[in-house]
Order: sequence, then C-alpha cells, then structure tokens
Amino acid sequence: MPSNLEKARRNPDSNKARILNAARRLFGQYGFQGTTTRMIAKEVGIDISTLYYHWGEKADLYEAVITDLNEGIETQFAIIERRAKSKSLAERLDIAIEVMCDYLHETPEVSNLLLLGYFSKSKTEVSLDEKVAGHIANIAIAMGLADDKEHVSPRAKAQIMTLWNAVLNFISGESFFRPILEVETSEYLGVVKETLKFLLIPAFIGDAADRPASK
Amino acid sequence: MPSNLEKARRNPDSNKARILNAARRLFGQYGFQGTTTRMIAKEVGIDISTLYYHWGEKADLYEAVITDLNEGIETQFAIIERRAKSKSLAERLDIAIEVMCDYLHETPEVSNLLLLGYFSKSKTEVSLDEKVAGHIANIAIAMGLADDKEHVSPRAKAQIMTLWNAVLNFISGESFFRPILEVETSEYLGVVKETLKFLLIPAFIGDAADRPASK
DNA sequence: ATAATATTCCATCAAATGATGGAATCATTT
DNA sequence: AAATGATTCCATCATTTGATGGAATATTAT
Repeated sequence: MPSNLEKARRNPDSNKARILNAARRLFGQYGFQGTTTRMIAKEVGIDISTLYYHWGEKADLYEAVITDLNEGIETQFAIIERRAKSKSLAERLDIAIEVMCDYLHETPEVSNLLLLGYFSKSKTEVSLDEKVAGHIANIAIAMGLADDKEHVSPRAKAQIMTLWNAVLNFISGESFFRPILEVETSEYLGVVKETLKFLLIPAFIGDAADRPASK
Repeated sequence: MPSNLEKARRNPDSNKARILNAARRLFGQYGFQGTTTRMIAKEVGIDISTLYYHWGEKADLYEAVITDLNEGIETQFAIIERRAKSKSLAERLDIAIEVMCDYLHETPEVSNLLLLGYFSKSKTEVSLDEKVAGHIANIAIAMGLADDKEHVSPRAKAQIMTLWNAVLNFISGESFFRPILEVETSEYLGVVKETLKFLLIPAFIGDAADRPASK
C-alpha cells in the first residue's frame, strides 16, 4: 500500500521505517527465502510481532520493499532525463552510466534485489517487476533513442537491457568480480564505468547513425 | 567428491544420477535456500532418506551440482578453444558467443546457478565459484587476448566479464526479458546473439587494435 | 543358496520459521 | 486524570525443514 509506505517515509526514525530499511538490506543480501522475519527483527532490535503489526505477512513486506525501490529508481531516471536534455547521444549515455552507477553503488541492495527478481522464481508468487519494461523504455527515451514509451524498437530495447544488466551485474557482484580484476575498492567503480562506456557507447552511437563502418 | 560424481555419471539411470539432475534443475530455479530436499526427492520420486544416503547433507549435494556444472562449462570452453584456433578475433568472438549461447540455452539452470552464485550470499557458506576467475582467463586466452592465465590485463578481464555476464543474463532471464522485447520464443536466442555480437565485437576489436602487439 | 553389501523407505526428531492472541506499555486526545 | 488508540513484547502454534536410525528389500559376491 502506498499510503503505508508514505507513512514510513515521513518518519524515518520510526520502527516501521527501520524495519523497511533492514528488510531491504537483508532481502537484498539473502533473497526472499533466505531472509527470515526474525533476522529482520533482530537487525532492528525489536520483536517479530512488531514487524508483523506494521507490515503484515512477509510477502507484503517484501512487496513494500520492491515498491519503495522502484520509486527510488524512477527518481534517478528523472534526474538522468533532466541532466541529459539537449545533449549529444554520447553525453547522454555518459550521464546515464555515471548517475546509475553512483546511485546503485551507494545502495547495493537495490541491484541485488532487482537481479534476484529477474532470475529466481519464488515458490510463493511474490515477484513483481513488470516495472522493468518501463525502466527500459524510460532509458530509451532519456537517451533519445525513442520518442514515446510505445515505440521503442526491439533492437534499442535489447541494447539498453545489455547496458542496464551490465551495470547491475558489476555493482551487485563487486565482491565477486573485484578480486578477479585485481583492483582496489576505491578504483572499482571507476573501472566499471570506464569499461561500460568504452564498450557500449561506440556501439550505441554506431547504431544510431545507421551503422557506418566503425573505426 | 569427484569419485562420487564419477559414479553418478557412469550410470545416468541410477537414482544417484537422477537426484543430481533434479537438484540441478531445482537449485537453478529456486536457489539453495528456496529448494528443499523434499522437493528434490519428490521430483525424482524417492524418499528423502535415499537422497541423504547418496549425497549426504544438502550443502554437499549443492557442492556436487556446482562441481558438475563447472566441468560442463569447461568442456564448452575446450570446444571453443579448438574451433577458434587460427581464426581472426572477430571470428573467435563469434564462435564463443554462438557456442556459449547454444549450450546455456539448452541447459538454462546452469546460467541461473552461476548468477545466483555471484549475487546471493547464502547464510551457510556454500558458495564456491572461485572457478569464475579461471573461466574469464580461459576465454581471454581462447580469444587470443592473452597468452597465459597469469597475464590477462584487467581491461581484457573486465570486457570479457561484461560479455560473459551479458550471455548469462539474457539466457537466464529469458522469461523476463523476452516479453519486453516482444519477440517469439523461437527468435529470442537469435536476437540475443545478434545483439551481443553487434554491441561487443566491434569494441573488442577496436581495443585489440590499440593494444601493443602480442599475437 | 548363503552371506555380505548396497539401496530404499518408514517413522521420527529437533530446530527453524511464519504467524497470531493477548497483555502490557506508551502517546494522544478530551 | 481518564479514555482512547497506537505500539510493543511475551508466549505459543502449526508447519516446514534438515537430518537420522533402523527395518525391509534388492543386488552382488562367494
């Protein structure tokens, strides 16, 4: 329920809000099945019945987490769209990569939750990311690859998905990928941004210009 | 245990082997925490104590699944390496994308298991994919981007990771991404391959051209 | 055929987990 | 201060889950 979420957001010190935040961290780290209501309650330092009082059953809390998270992402898209206005495609992509990488790196549970939503089926039907189509379309528009949500070409969608997933993967899998890359924590985000820009921006541009022979 | 796995592989009709295969499918679909030993036993049509008799505790079975899966992947890398010998970089990348996409598309649990391994921390420390570093290095060598496992540049690693992750994401998230792309099931794999080749091959080639000569 | 070994299932445990009722406490209103 | 409502915790349930002992059955070796 949105009014329910609103209540938690208005008072960030309330137990209700603290539960939501702890749930986000833990669901993001261990997934829906891997997180117990007791883990969340313990993290907040309250009894589990307080948790149930505020959010109802576990699946409802999870749903609230996802809704909250999707709104956070949409806020970032709005920022990108505003900053990308009247820029070249290359600059727009640069901005998009910068903003999303920074945002997700600050709140790594978000990437994790999204990826878990994409790839793991929960026995109990909790998944609810039909929002993704919207995200993809929003990026397409912000990048100037489409004029409205209904007319994004499949090719543009596939390309944006590749980019979007790559960002999520690198942020979410940092603990996994960073040692392999042998870079310091402080350098990781920079390496990721650089790699993504280097790999993908030329391809997007080449495509937008109707594929001239590159290089 | 390798000898343990070997036993199951030698007799694919044995309950031991059937348990392993069911476990792979279910762990891949629902993750470690989301899969119960009873689910696996039910799928095979046996009692759970038979499962415990053959594989010991749940975590051991999971470990066997992962080991089995990693060996399957290494087999594919060997195929790629053989077929890619003495081809141009563009052709090598093409072959790698073709082989891995086809293989993973036939056994979608594999991508899922790998991704879950990357992104979800299990409370019980079961994760065991230090193999990934090896996979990345293997691709780098097969692509001719490096001469030996110890000397793969971070940049090459990051690029290969992007490609590798993109493949896993698209295969594993098909049920999620295909409706968004609005393509038929029969077309999906082709669209994915095309997108990956189009986006990534030029970037790899451009980069290799900048590299101080090696081959 | 007999003995030894391997495999399977039934019954059962203990712990963990999702969930709830109800008493106690705190805050707000009147 | 009293009354009303909101919040919190304790105690407790019913299920689910990982795991095991032991009897029964099948398989293999002698």
